[in-house]
Parts: sequence; C-alpha cells; structure tokens
Amino acid sequence: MRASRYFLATLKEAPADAELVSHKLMVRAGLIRRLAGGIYTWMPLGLRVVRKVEAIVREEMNRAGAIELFMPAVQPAELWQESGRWQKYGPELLRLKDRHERDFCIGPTHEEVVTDLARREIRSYRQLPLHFYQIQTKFRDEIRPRFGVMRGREFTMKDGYSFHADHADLQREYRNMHDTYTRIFTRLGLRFRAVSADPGAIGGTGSQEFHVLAESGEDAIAYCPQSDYAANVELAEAMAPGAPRPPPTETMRKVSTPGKTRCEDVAELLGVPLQKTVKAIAVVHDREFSLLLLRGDHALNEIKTQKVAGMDPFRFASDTEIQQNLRCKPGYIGPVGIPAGIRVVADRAVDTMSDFVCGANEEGFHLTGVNFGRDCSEPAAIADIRKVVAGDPSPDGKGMLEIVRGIEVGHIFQLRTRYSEAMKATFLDETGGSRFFEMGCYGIGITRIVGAAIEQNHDEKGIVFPDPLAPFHVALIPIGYGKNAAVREAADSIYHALTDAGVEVLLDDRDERPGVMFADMELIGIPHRMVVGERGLKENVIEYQGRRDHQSRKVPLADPLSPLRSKQ
RNA sequence: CGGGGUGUGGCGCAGCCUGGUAGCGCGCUUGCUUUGGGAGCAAGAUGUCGGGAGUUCAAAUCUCUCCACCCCGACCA
Repeated sequence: MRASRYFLATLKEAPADAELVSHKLMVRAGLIRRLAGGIYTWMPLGLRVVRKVEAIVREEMNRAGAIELFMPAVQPAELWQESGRWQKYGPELLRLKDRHERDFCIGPTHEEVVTDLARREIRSYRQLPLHFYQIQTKFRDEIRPRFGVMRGREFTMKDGYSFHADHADLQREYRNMHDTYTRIFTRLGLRFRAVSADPGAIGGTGSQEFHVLAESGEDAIAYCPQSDYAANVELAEAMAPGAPRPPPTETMRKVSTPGKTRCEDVAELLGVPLQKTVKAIAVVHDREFSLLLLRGDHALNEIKTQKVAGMDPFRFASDTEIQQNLRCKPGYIGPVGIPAGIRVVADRAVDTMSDFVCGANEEGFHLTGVNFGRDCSEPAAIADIRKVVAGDPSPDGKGMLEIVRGIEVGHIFQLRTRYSEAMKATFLDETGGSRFFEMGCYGIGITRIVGAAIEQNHDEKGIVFPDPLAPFHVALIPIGYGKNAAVREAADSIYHALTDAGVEVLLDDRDERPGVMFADMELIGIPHRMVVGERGLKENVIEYQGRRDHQSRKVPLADPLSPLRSKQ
C-alpha cells in the first residue's frame, strides 16, 4: 500500500473525551472515530487490525472443529419470551418494533436463535456433537459506555454454541475451547490469564474468563503465583482464618467517637489496629433488614453475598431504613443491643475476632472490647462475604494470593440445558427417547481485543502492535521520494520485493518531511521500519529498526527481507 | 438513574466572573524557500460560540429550559 493513496487520519492531539491510553491512541492513530456514545466507525487502518484478529480466531475455531455460520442481528421477541430473557434482560436489550408493531430486539447474544436453529435442524444423537460459531456485530445498550471500543455499545464478537448428547461430551468441548482460546490469545501475542468466573446472567455451571493483563482493566483477578489458581475477585474464596476465636480479655466499654463514622477514623482515634474493628453494613432482602459484619480493613463482595441463603437479591438499606430499624444514624451501627428480628451475617474473619471495636448504635459512640456470645448474640450465619486481598491464602492451599487487573476478552460457559429446556430443544438418543441438548457457549470480544492489545503494547510514541495484529508489517520510508530518482527506484524495488514475499508494506511516498513520516509510522504502531536514503544507498544499505528497538541497523539493499527473517 | 463536569472553526484550548470588534496553537489552501525526527516566511479560507426561550439599547458572556458528551457508582465479550 502506498501512503499517498491510502487514508491515514493521524492526529497530533487526542480528543479531550478520551481517558484511556488505548482509546486516545486509537483515535490519534486514526483507527476509529466516534459516531455516538459507544458507537464507532472503524477507519481503514483500524479495520485491518480487526480483520487480523478475526482471521486468527476463525482459523483456530475451524481447526478446533467448530463450524462458522451467520445469524441475524435482528431477532423476534417470541424467542426471547420463550427463554424468559425478554423480561429478565432489562434495558440493556435494545428493543424495537417493526411496521406491523411486532416486537424485535437487536441481538446482544445469540443463545435463543441458535437454540431455535438446533431444535429445528438437529434430530439425532448421531449428528452430535455440533459447534456453531459466528463473528458478528452485537448491540448492548450499556449503562455507561466508556473507554472507546473497550466498552462500546456496538461491537464485534465471536460467539460459539456447542450441542452435546451428554454432559461428559460438553465437558470435553469446554476443555477443547479452553485450549483453543489459549492458542488464540497466545498467537495474538497477548499476555493473558484464564480465570474461574461467575457464570452470571447467562447461567449454567462451569465458567472461565480470559483476561488480558493490564493496569487499566476493569476486573480484578486473584491468582496464586505458586500454583495455577486464578479467579475473578468476584468469585475468589476468602479462606476461614486458621486460628479459633480467642477468649475475651476485655470488658465492653462505650467510647465517644464524635464525627468518626469510618472504621479507619475510629481505629486512628482509639489507637487500635484497623483489624480490631468491625464494620456493619445494613442491607435489605425482600423487606427483611439484615446486618453484614466485616472486619474493618475488609471490603464487601456483593457477588458472594448474593449467594448467601436468604440474600438473593439484596440491596443496601437506605439511611431512613437504618434509622427505623436501629434508631441510629449510619456510621455508628453495630451488632450490640439490636432488636431480635434483625439477622446478623458475619464474615468468616469476623467470626474469629474477640475484644473488637464496633458501632454502639448511638450517634457519636463506638464500643470497645466487644465479644460475641457475651455482649451480643452469636451471628445467625457465618459466610464468606468479603473480597480477597493480596496476601490472603490461596484457596488451593498452595501459597498466597496476588491481585492483578485484567480486561475480559473471552468467556467460556457450560450452559447445560438452561436454554434447551426453556425452548424445548431436544434430539433422539440411541434408545429413541427425547433428550435436551447439553449446551456450551464461548465468546471472544473481537473489537475489545484491539483496545486491550494496545493497552498492553504502547509507548510514549504510540502503539506498538504485536506482529500478528499489525495493520502493516513494514513501514517503508524513503527520504526524498519525490526528489531523488535513486531513492525512489530503490524504495519501489524494495516495496515489490517485500510485497512479492507476502509482506504487507506501507510505503510512505507522501514526500512529507522525515520527522512527520517517522512520527506517523510510530504512532500507528507498525512493527518494522525500513528507511531508504541517499546516504545509505551510497553503501548499498538501507536502515532497519524494530518498533521497540532504540537504534537502527544497516541491512543490505539487496536483501531487505533479512531483518524480518532474523526476527522469526 | 443518582452525583460531578464540559459544550467556542476539523483537533486542542483562551475569552464568560465584571455584557459592547470572536481569539490562540495545530491542521487546511496558495506561493516561495527548506528537506534524515512533527520546517520557515508570506498570503488566505473556515464559526447560526450545542439548541430554544428570556433579560437588555446590546448576550459566547446573565437567567430559564432542553440536548449532547465526559468522569465517579450498579453491566459484560
């Protein structure tokens, strides 16, 4: 490709609305342009990157035995009513009516459509297993689109759905997809980690997420460097402390703590470690008011709390509800002296505490030396309701957890029969009996990968694309293309030599000043640069520099492919 | 939806408090010079100051209202 006939849309300054480096760089490099909130045009250069991702995903999916098809983006409401998600999905589902006032939605995912297809087309166990996938535009009316293409409303996803005669075969395919995803992200040149995940709204049993590791990631991942344990913090189990609760040694005392509503403030005022304090969080489930107790330095894990019996779903109590139930302002509430009807759920860590500090249920006062059993009732339930922190023991008992941030780019689920039962999708087994399909579902955020890859691979000059994602492999920069016939002839012949060898070259024939060409090629992240100048031609050399290199080196004019070979 | 903020040429911003000629940098056009790290000089084009209503002799500036976008909390590939 010749730059003069291509469309580069680089910007010196990033638009003010971009926050994330990758978002800024994608706009500056001319990969994307915003049309509306969370909706982007993929510019020619950006589209080339998307196509690279798609090609690798497609190749590996095909290799893994999945079969590509293409389902409609616009889907009839009836299917969603059958699965029950027309009601459940909420405002994220973009709904519309056609001219006959019939309800439709723009697909945020395709379980319904593919299950409908399966029940119509697959009749016998002899046709199983089958795995259909597509690479397609999805629409999710996100509450808050942000970070450019990373959390857009319209985005490209690879979604695959597998159908099996039994759970064992589903598990085989699930492992197959785990390996396939591992190959895909490895080939894409990304640093990533597979982690156990919460199956969440899509439902089902086993579930793993694939995260690209990046500081700016929206998810926190707990992993154990000594083993292969890794889980989304939403799910990671906080182990019960090993030591039993020590016996009380202090008597309970009421202390004045005016204006100190946070555990940190109370601990500082009283000169006790934060770990000696207990915070109470008031929640409501089905109009039932409960108190959750956490150690002062711990944070509530809402996902795990939801799983405690009698807590799904829960919400935080309003200030008024707290007043009504405890006759005290939030900030000073605690488990001592509360009405009998209020359920108290303590975190495992709290259960082993004695002589602790907590709110006195009286504005401006806390209690010290509090002990369960003596000063207040034992908690009604002990549960794992806190977020794990770095240094917690790994649930597999093999070391200590560390926390890193990640961007979720893939997710694999075992759906089991959640959809086949709801939609009555059956096949005939070897005995002639009707059975529900065992289903798996497997997603990859194609467009999000582009953002995540840039988040992970950039420097102060711009994007540093890994080779497999780069829109072009080589930036060929002639100095004085328009003026110097020798330079032009050399550049043209190198261009042809590389192109004939299958290398994708962007020849910068714009006759810009060198600085402009260098800066642009660096910004858009082309991994290899070759400079053709009068100086080098006198020695029959051109200059090669990798995007991450600090210095260029000379390579023979006659063999421009040599630096690419040595890279491999 | 709640809280905070921003809308001024293609991009980044100043001007608004204290009403009176719409400005700067980048980019763009033309010419000359320059040509190994975002060139110099000269000439030029580009704005219903987010929309509407109001106050005023006069509104980018003050008031009301609507809209869009961004940031912080509940979603997910």
